[in-house]
Amino acid sequence: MTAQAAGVSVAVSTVIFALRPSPHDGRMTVWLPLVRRIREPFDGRWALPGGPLEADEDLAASAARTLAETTLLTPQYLEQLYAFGNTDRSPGERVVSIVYWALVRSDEADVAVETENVRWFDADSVPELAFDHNLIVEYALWRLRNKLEYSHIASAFLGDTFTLSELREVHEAVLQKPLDPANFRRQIESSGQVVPTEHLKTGGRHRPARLYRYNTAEPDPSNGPLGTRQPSAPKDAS
Amino acid sequence: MTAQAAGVSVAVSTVIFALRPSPHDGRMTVWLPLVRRIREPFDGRWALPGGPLEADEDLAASAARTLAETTLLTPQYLEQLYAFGNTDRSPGERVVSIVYWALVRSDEADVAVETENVRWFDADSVPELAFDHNLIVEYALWRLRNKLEYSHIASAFLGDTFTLSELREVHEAVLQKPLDPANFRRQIESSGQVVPTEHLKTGGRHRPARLYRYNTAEPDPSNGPLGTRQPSAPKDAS
DNA sequence: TCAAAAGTGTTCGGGTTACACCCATGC
DNA sequence: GCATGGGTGTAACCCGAACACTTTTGA
Repeated sequence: MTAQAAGVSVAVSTVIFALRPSPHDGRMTVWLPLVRRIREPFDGRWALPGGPLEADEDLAASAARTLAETTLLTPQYLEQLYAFGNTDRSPGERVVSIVYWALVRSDEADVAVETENVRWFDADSVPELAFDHNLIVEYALWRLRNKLEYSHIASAFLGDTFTLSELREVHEAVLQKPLDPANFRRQIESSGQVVPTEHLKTGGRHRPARLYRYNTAEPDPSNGPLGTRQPSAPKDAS
Repeated sequence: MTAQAAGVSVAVSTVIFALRPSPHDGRMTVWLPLVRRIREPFDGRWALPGGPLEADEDLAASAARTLAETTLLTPQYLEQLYAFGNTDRSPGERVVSIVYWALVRSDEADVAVETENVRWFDADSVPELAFDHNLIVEYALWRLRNKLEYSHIASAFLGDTFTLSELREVHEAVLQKPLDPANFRRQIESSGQVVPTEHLKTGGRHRPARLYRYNTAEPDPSNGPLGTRQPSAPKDAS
């Protein structure tokens, strides 16, 4: 912990989203894990997982590392959210936080153990957090809901294959409103974002549903020239 | 500048956009000012204006300051673009660059003097730049063109009042395609982004055009909970 | 046979696009 | 008058919302 006298230190934090059933009505809602701070400032407060940026690791790699260290999760999707660097955001020190946001599959989120210092919170009712983390969570949630409507990120909450009902359930959980199954089907199918597989999902007390797969041939243009940075994929910045 | 041994240093750079007539056909196109580096690494190469982040200034303030110091410009619009922090982006040192993008009025861009070390370039044909700045410019240009279609930023290129033809000219210059005057008028008017004034603009050899004003009552929702950060009042940088 | 979800068809209305047409000014 | 851009009208088209309807399974 070599404090850089009179300098600016850099930290990387991540807002991790997963879908979990609400304890009340059982409907799927957006949740995120927070960690309890164990030192000043804001000792005892809940905060986003993160830590100082190591000199020899990329930003996204730092996000993936600190995220895994505290929550044992490996995200399906990881993207930079924003850099927060106001002078007054951390009492007594100057910290610029590069914040990422991540999506993890629901089944993996269940594996993530809750401890004394790690707990899942409903994204729409988080307590008062350390630093400016409430604003960060709010912004990340806005980006998630916004980006869901023009991108493919919904499939990051699911496994390799999924039914259109499962995909629709993700959209409904994130957007917090019911969607017409018929129109949703046509929108998704015509977008080319997913492609049907040979298999069906049976077991429900109804007609089996076709399983779809994420279409890797149709790239996500939503990040422009930057593409979508994956956690550990080494890349060149040509 | 004392190098922080084994640490990560933070810099702030800005991609500044203005519309200028092309020297060839006279049509308006997107231009940006670059500064020539006068030390290693990349000595002699063109680069984005910027500099190290001071410990007592906010990120946007740093962007506005370094931008003014090198180009004498004061932007109408300033927004964070992205944080670039790959380990290999600057040879020999670890620099995280918080990059902003800015829009300046065309008439103000004309005031900006060109010197031996400051020059305007057509945004679509910049030379090979220092660091990863080519990627940054490409991304900023993508954001500009993208955001023009769902935001009000076009008026940042113009003065307080403007005709719809002038506003359309901005859109055409940025998007590089002609727009139907009739449909453009209706789209803009129905969006509530601008509001008509009492005044007309005469002088052309045709019917006078009504002057419009940016509608401050209709806030731009395009940045969500963060709002649009304006270059905060110049806190004395000594 | 029935319930429930999968999947298809069809109508309706708002918004965009293309383009014809009139208006007001300078020369 | 005439050229030029300002400004209005309108029909065609596209796309999403709403919803009726058929299909296929488990029980």
